[in-house]
Amino acid sequence: MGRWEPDARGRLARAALDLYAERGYEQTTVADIAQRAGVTERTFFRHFTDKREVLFDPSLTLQETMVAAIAAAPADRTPVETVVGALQTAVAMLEERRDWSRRRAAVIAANPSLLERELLKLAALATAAGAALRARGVREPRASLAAETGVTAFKVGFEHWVGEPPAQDEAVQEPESPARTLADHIGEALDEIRALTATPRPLG
Amino acid sequence: MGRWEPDARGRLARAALDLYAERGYEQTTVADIAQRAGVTERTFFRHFTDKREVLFDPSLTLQETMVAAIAAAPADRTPVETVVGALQTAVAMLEERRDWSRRRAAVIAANPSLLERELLKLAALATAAGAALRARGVREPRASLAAETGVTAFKVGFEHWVGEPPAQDEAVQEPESPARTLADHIGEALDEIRALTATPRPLG
DNA sequence: CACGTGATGTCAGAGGCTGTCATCACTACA
DNA sequence: TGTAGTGATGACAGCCTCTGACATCACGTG
Repeated sequence: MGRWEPDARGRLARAALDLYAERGYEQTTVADIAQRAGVTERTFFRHFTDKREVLFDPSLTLQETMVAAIAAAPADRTPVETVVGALQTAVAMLEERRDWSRRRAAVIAANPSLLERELLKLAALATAAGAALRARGVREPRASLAAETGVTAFKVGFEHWVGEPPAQDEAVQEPESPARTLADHIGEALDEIRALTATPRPLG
Repeated sequence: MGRWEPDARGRLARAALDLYAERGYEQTTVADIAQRAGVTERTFFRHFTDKREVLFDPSLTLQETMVAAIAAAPADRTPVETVVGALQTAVAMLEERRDWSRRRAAVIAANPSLLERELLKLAALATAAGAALRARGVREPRASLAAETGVTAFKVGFEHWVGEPPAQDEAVQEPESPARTLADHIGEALDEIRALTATPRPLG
């Protein structure tokens, strides 16, 4: 399994994020990334289908974890709660990579081209969640809409979590105000959505 | 204003949709489209920023109409109702182009690359709706979430409208079952979302 | 009928991405 | 010990998307 330098894929992903952050996505060529990673341009395209995809490596794992969690969820939950709970579980892998998430989010926000890809990943997540709900007997259009709503909560919660100022020194923080986790933010986003749509219609 | 053959932009857009439908998006080169439209490849890129954008020409108009309708909406409406109502107004331009919408939807559904662009347009629509709500005094995160929810209703409603079997011969249809308009579908989608999130939490 | 204004044509080139074949590191097995 | 197999990588060649720069053409204006 080991060849020349191990983990070419990881080196490429790190080099790409670094370069995108340093000089911008469009100003970075795939040849630049490959060179910094010590491989050929051709090798980059063997590991990642795209110049964009290199930023979205963990997304498939996230999706698979979520689907598994939906399948394993207790049966007495609302579809939306099932999806959100599964996402809160799956998101554990991101909690450990907050700095990476933050840098990545900054790069994506600066490039419509990358934003596009992120939206596609979120849509795929919603599609997968919908399918997983249907496999549990939830019917259309309930399954799809619950999936969309759950993913919206994830999206909003993730944005808040990433946007929150980083804990500079955990020891200096007041110990009785624990940092809000990503899972917390997702739960709060769902509450906001609930409050919003629960608003009674004022006139007609 | 008139030059060589008029409406090069329109010819390009029609040629592109035809070719994408005939032989597929990836199998069509920009040179092919330009040739069928009777112009140069370079001219294509003067009218459209890229090979995908040629399918999304009316999206900006739709967005502007929606924003104007939000600004002009009666003050006694819920944010979500404001957005959905504005979209129902803006969507009039699509009602007249159902065949075009259907063909376009089929092409987009067949190409992740195009789906990506569509998602970006929907995200832009939601962003614009959120800004328009904020201009009316709606605060965050209510504005953004209402915008997202409204656009979701639009998306789902549009999909149903496009997926509905086309009225083969209007005269043969039973006159007392009028075809459901796109606006109808959008309204129904909103109702579905309401019903979904209004579901009481079963356990704790 | 000269001139300005836009839209178009022409050309050159960078960069993304793919197919193809050779090469290399490592493993398994004789 | 060496020999064949396997999988990742390198080395080209080439198509296509997209852009910049400059020339050209149609049309309106004076």
